[in-house]
Amino acid sequence: MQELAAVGYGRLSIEAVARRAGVSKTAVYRRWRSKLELVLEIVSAAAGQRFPLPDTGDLRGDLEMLFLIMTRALGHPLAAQIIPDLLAEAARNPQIAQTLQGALRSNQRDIGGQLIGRAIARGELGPDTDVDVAVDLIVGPLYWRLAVARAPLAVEDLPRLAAAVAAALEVACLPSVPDEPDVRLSGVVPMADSGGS
Amino acid sequence: MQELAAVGYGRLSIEAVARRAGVSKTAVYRRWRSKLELVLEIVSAAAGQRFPLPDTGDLRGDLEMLFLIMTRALGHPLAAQIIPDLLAEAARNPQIAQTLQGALRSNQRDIGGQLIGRAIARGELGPDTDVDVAVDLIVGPLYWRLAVARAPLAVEDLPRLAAAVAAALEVACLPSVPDEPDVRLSGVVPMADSGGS
DNA sequence: CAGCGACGGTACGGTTGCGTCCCGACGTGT
DNA sequence: ACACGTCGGGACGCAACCGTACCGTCGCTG
Repeated sequence: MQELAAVGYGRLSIEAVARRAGVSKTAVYRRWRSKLELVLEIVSAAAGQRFPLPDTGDLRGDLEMLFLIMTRALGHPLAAQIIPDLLAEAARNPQIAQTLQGALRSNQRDIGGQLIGRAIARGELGPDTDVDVAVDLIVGPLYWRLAVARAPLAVEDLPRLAAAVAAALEVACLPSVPDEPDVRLSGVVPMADSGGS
Repeated sequence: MQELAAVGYGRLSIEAVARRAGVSKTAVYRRWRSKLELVLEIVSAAAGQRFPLPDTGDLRGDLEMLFLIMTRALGHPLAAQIIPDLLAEAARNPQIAQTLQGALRSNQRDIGGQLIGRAIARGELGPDTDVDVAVDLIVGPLYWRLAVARAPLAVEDLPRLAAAVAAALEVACLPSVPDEPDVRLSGVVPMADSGGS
């Protein structure tokens, strides 16, 4: 994993892995037939761990807890380096895409489903919330911040972020957004209101 | 750019570029001294274009417009392939990081600053909004959706997303979020106000 | 037309990585 | 002690790529 983080999947070579591990290529080839298999295995092993998300009692608390976990996970330099790399590679390599799908995203959908399911049961969200959109709103900002922009995020900012995302989720699960006809390209709108329900 | 999208930065070779372009390596080496210079130049050329974001009159409209532009940009298969790749590579290569910083992120901060500045001027957001957090909330979900999860996003979903993000921004710019004891976000749908103060 | 400078292409040595072959080391059973 | 199977390591042939040296071509200019 260190080698993968250091040079990326594209430049990863069996020789370098063996070198870094202090063994010879043969030892590596005896266990994995190709670098794809090797990477798929360590990714599955590392990212496939499912963990339960504790129920804190309300949506904001759950979000804050999830953000804390994500911050810790993406705070690891190895993860912050490897995950975006593999996600980019997944667009090229269906095998990697499938493995990541099975390891990361289904896990996220799982947790997102739990989180949203609880919120719906509590009445915090509408019953017909789109899980996909909800996952986008939940993991998008934090992923962008930590993995893409690579800016640090203080733990004391998490409550604010959780509150903001909770508000977004509440709005996103409303049945429809009625106003805004097709005048968005025509310039100034007299700004009737910002919150017509 | 096609070669870059096809094999990624790590595996990009001058020979392959020359082959795909139908010229010889020498012709390439005469113009760029290394593959890094080549990539930096095409990235600057492609992503450095600044464009003004039209003022639609309210925050949600501005967001929707921005989302429409981003959807188009990230909808290009080349961009959707190259941008995550380079962002992952930027974590390894300071030169790429710096160029991307100058091209993509400062642009985003610029646009985000415009958008938020207008919203503050309109009274839709509080005056001490953190631009960084706001940018996270704005671009995070859409980037995740289009570039990471690579799921399609229908244009008719943009208004809903814009409304959700606007709600998140309104909450995020509140001065402070007193956590645990109160549950005011739990059941209430906070559509009543459009301005913080 | 001759000379000149810019340009593009081919060919070359050197490096790196791949995948495989063969050999020695080690532990085990007879 | 000896045969045997397993394991790891060094070495090999092969292919891709790097960066450069050399050479032919083209267009301009005197």
